[in-house]
Amino acid sequence: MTGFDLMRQFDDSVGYVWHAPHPQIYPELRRLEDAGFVAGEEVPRGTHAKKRLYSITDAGVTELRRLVADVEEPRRERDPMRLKASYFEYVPLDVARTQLERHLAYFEERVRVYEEVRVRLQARDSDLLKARLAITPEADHATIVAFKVFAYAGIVRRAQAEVDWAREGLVLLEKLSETSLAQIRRD
Amino acid sequence: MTGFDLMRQFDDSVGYVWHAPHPQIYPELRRLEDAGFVAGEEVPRGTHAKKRLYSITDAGVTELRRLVADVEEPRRERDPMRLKASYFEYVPLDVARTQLERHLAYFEERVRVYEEVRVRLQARDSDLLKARLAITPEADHATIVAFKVFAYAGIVRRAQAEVDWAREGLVLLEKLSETSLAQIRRD
DNA sequence: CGAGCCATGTAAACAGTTACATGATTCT
DNA sequence: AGAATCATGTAACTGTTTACATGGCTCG
Repeated sequence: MTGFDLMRQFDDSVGYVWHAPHPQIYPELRRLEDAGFVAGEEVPRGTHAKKRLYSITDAGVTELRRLVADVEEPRRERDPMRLKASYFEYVPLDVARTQLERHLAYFEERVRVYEEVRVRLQARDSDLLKARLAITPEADHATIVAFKVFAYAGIVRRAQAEVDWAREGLVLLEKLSETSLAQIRRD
Repeated sequence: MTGFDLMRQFDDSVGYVWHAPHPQIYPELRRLEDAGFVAGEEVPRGTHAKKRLYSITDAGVTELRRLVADVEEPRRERDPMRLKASYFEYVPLDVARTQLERHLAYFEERVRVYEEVRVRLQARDSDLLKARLAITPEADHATIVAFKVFAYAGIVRRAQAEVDWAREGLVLLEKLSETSLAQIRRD
C-alpha cells in the first residue's frame, strides 16, 4: 500500500482499532523503511506523477510477530467523560443530561457500525480480509477470520458498556430531578 | 493541596479516572496560577523547608463549570490489545493465550478495585469526598455522592467488558486448539 | 544516623494534533 | 474547465513519559 491507502484504511474499519493521521503516517513509513521492516518502491501514477508503494519485508513480519507476542503494560486511565461525570454537581441537571444523551447517541451509533463490520468480517465480505486470505493457505482462513471477528467483538463490547452506562446515568438524572422537584414542592 | 498531594491522589482512586505524573503536575499548577484559576501560597514545612499550597479561585470554579458543560468530541481509537488480537494468527496459540490470560487477570483485579472504591464512595468512606461534603450544604450531599458513584460504576462497567471479552477469547482459543489437534490426528 | 517519605524541579524524548502547503490525476 | 480525489510533505504546538537531579523532614 501507499501512505495514502493506509490513511484511507484508518478512516474506515481498521481505524476503529487503530488510527493515525497522515502527518504521522508518511514519516513513520520512512522510518520503518530505514529499519528494514518495509520496502518502498516508487511507481508511476499517470504520466507525470508517482507514488511510493510499500510492502512488508521478512524482517517486518518477524517484528510484527514480536510486537504481537510482547506483553502489553496496561496504560493509566484518562477518561474525559467519566472525569466530567464525577463533577456533574457543578452544572445544572439538564446540562448533564445533554452530555449523557450525546454520549449515548454516539455509542449507540458506534455499536451499530462496529457490529456491522463484525458481521461483514464473519461473512468474509471485506476487501482487506479477502486480500489477506488470498495470500494465505486455506487451512488458516478460519483462524484468521475468527481473530478479526473476536477483535471487533471486543470493540462492540466496549461501546455497549458506554451505552449501558449512559442509560444508567439518564435514569439517575431522572431520579435526581424528581427529588429536587419534590423538594421544591415541599418548600 | 500541594503538587505532591495531587500526585498521591493520582496514585489512588482519583487516578482511576484521570492521571498525571509529577513532571506534568508542577508546571501545570504554575500555568493554572498564571491564568488565575488557582492561587498558590508558600507555607513552611518543618524549620527550613517550604511547600506550595494551592486552592481553587472563583475564576477556577467558573472554568471548571465551563469544562464540565463543554461537549466532549469523541477521540479516535487506539487500542493496543485489540490491535494485537487482530493479528493473533501471527503468533502460536499459547502466546495468544498468555496475552488474554494476563488481560483477564489484570481487569479482574481492576473490577475488584474499582468496585471497592464505588462501594466506599457510596458509604461516604473517602477522605476526599468527606472533605468535599464538609464544605457543601447538606441538601447537595446525596447528588454529589450519586455522581461520584455513577462515574465509578462506569469504570467498573468498562473493566467488566474487558473481562468478558478476554473470557470469550480464551474460549475461542480453546476451540481453535481442539480443531488443530483434530487436524493433526487426521493427518 | 540511615531509611523512607515529602517536596519540587529540569531536560530530553516521544506521541499526537492541527495548520499550512503543493501539485498531479480523474471525472464530469 | 472545474471539482473531487490522489498523493505527499513540513512546521508548530500540545500532551505525555522517562530519566536525571536535589534536598529537607520524620521516625525508629
